[in-house]
Amino acid sequence: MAPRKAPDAGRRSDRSRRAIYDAALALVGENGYRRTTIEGIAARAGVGKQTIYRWWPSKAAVLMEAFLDMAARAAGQTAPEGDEDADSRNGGEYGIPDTGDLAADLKLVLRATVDELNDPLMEAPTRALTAEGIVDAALGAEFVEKLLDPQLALYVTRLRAAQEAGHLRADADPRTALELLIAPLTHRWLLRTLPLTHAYADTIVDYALGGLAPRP
Amino acid sequence: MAPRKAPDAGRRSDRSRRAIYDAALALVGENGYRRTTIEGIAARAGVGKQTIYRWWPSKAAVLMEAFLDMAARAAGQTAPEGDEDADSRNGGEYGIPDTGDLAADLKLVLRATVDELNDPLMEAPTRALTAEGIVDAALGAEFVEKLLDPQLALYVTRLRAAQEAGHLRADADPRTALELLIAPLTHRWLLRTLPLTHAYADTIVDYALGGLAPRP
Amino acid sequence: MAPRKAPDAGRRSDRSRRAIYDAALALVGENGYRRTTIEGIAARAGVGKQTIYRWWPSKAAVLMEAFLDMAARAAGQTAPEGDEDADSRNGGEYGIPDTGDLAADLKLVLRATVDELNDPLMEAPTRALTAEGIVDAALGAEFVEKLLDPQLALYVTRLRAAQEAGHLRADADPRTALELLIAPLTHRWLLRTLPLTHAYADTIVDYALGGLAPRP
Amino acid sequence: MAPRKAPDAGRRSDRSRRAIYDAALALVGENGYRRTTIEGIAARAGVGKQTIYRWWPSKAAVLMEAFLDMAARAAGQTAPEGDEDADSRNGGEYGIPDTGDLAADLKLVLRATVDELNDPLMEAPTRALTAEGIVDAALGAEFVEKLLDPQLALYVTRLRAAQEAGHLRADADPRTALELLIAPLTHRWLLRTLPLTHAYADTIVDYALGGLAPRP
DNA sequence: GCGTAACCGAGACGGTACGTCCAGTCTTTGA
DNA sequence: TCAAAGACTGGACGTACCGTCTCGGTTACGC
Repeated sequence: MAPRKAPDAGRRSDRSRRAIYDAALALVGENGYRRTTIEGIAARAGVGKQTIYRWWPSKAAVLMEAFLDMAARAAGQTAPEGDEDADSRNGGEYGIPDTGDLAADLKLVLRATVDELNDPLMEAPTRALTAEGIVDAALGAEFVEKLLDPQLALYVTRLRAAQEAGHLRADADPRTALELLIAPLTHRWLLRTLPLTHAYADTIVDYALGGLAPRP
Repeated sequence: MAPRKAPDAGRRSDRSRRAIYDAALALVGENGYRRTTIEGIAARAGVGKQTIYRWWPSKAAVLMEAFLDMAARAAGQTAPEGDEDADSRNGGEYGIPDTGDLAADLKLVLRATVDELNDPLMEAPTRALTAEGIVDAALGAEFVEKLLDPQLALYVTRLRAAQEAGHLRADADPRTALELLIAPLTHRWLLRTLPLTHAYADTIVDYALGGLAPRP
Repeated sequence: MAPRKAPDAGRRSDRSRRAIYDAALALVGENGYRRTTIEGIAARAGVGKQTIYRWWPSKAAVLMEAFLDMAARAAGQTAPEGDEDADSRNGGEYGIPDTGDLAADLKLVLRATVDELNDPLMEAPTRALTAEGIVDAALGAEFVEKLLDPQLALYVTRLRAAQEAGHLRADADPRTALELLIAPLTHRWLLRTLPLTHAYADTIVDYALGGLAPRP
Repeated sequence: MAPRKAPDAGRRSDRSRRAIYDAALALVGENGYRRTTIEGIAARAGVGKQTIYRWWPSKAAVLMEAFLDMAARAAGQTAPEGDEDADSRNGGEYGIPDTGDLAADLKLVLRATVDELNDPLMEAPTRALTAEGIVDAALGAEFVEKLLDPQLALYVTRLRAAQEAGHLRADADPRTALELLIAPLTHRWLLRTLPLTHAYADTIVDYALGGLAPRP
């Protein structure tokens, strides 16, 4: 193996990294992912192309990190101070509320997800990243591990709590249950089959929980 | 506008069209969609580049048609003769069986879907097409209209029959119900979160129908 | 061997070739050879880079052809009509006059050579080409074959005539004699040791012919 | 102007300088001048790039010094001890012998020059340096001043001695005479028109001296 | 003998040009 | 009279070096 000696991360320029994130997100938002080029990102960031190639293996990887950074920052802004580490670890979510009413709590969260997916600012980069991950297994794995799984874990936690409280069948698999809730929203959003609304989110919760309620 | 005279479809060479389909599918299968080029398809098909540009607006459009053609052929092979038109209109499916046992019928069909998604031969082009449609709205619309919707319509038909037979809540929306069944499979397959198995398909049917059964 | 199929010269665009010659000569004249880039030539010529790479193996080769073309055109302009082929074959020279006075004839021609070498318009590309040929043997061979040898052949012809006329020692080798005349001029010009003047040319002729005159 | 303080030559690392010379000569010999890079020299010499940029203005300047150093060392090896300064000042030559037979003495020296030019070890760097000097006037001047002129001066000395001894026409200009001897060899070597042999050197001496002999 | 100022190896940085690949258009040519 | 073949402009790719800068570390001079 010729392991093409890794660059010294200690000397990395933070200024450049930030500028690259900003440029990447801006360009993808403006022109779409396909028309965004590494040369374009470098130019917009005022950075040499090599500085991108030194630290990222692909355009998709740049966007992924930029995206994660954006999420972490967004979280950091609203988070209580001194708790930044926790935020960045779980993708910027703070957990699903537990008011005792599982359906209401899920509707709240899923409606927020609907709004997020419909936010035109997030749409372009999120679609780009997802599509890239569908085709590129390695990138997809990273996407799932760093972005998706942390969010899904919150549902598992909430659903387990519901099971313990007797609001959910004890023999239901939380992971599968979660997919029953999330997948339909993702499906509509990704494939643009039908509009993605709050009402749809509510219906999904109702239908899904119907089959998961404890036996009478 | 200079209305650049449309090509005369009557004179189109069938031989070339077929060769282009074959080359496109073969190359996407071998090298992936990203590394497949129009020049490469033309060369492999023994066709001038212009012959591709004359009839299709993009690489994705070529692949889409090649894909539809493949589906139509696959259907034509097993279909009763003299019924090819009907097949190609519904994506090659012949409808969901109705044995009176809704859960069993759905499991049968969804298990077949799982097998199809796990078929390595279909995987590359299907993923490519889906990913492209996620990013390119026009292509996505075509994908949904020509490939997805015809298949989903079969579920709607079956579910409506179930409602009439009293096996499904009368106030349930079949379209939403269908998404509850299909979306989780699609989710696992597209995002590669967890393995996609027959057992998973069965569980989804059980959980989903649980909430859609008629009230006792 | 993978002989990277040669392009079809019959379809070559004359317009592009000419534009490339012009751009190459202009840029070398303006910025020098080192600062002239293939990208720059392509941009100035309004031509894709690939059109250069398709037809020439290197920047030096482009310049060489541009140079030969310039010489051929310059010759064609002053030459009697209907004789263009002959001109381009001997580098644009029409032969060394033969007035019967060898020394006078040589001085005439060498003074003209001095003027040509001192012409600032020719200087940059000629130096560039020569320097490149010194380092790149293949290019040097082409330079010698296409530009230098045809000119030197004229001297050989004139010197042989002088031998036949008894104005030059019969046992003198014309090729060596020619080098005795030409090399000192080239030496001064290439290495810029001392100024290159008409007087110097005259002196060289006198000194050189002194040793080559027929024995009394 | 910001007079960017000159580096302190007193602290200069001799070890690095030597390593850079060695690396430069080795790389030019192995890969040719064009493919030799400053980064490559630095890497091979185990030296930071800045150490090169601190002390030399260009790749050509490095090679020039390396070349001069090599000449000085080569001279130092065979020179009588305690006389190193004199050697390095005249390019490593010890003067042209004066046996009283001018032609013989010149043939001896020119044959040695032929051998040196044909020495494959010297060839690459010498050609590179010469070619560079042809295009870059400043470097060319340095080349002439430091390498060429000291050697040519030896010829002038010997030729003047010949004049005083009555072996050469009194009105002949030694500088021009020298060029008549040297230039043809240089010409063949630089332009690779014809092979450069001892016989050729002899012929040149004969032809040139023929015209410079004292009038009978 | 002790800062401190310079050199040093190392290598990241903003850039420029390289030579290649392919997109999409236009032109020629042979069947 | 097509369509194959393929040359064309254009532009991004990923690489190689350029010349500058900054980082620790290591001399070696001057106080």
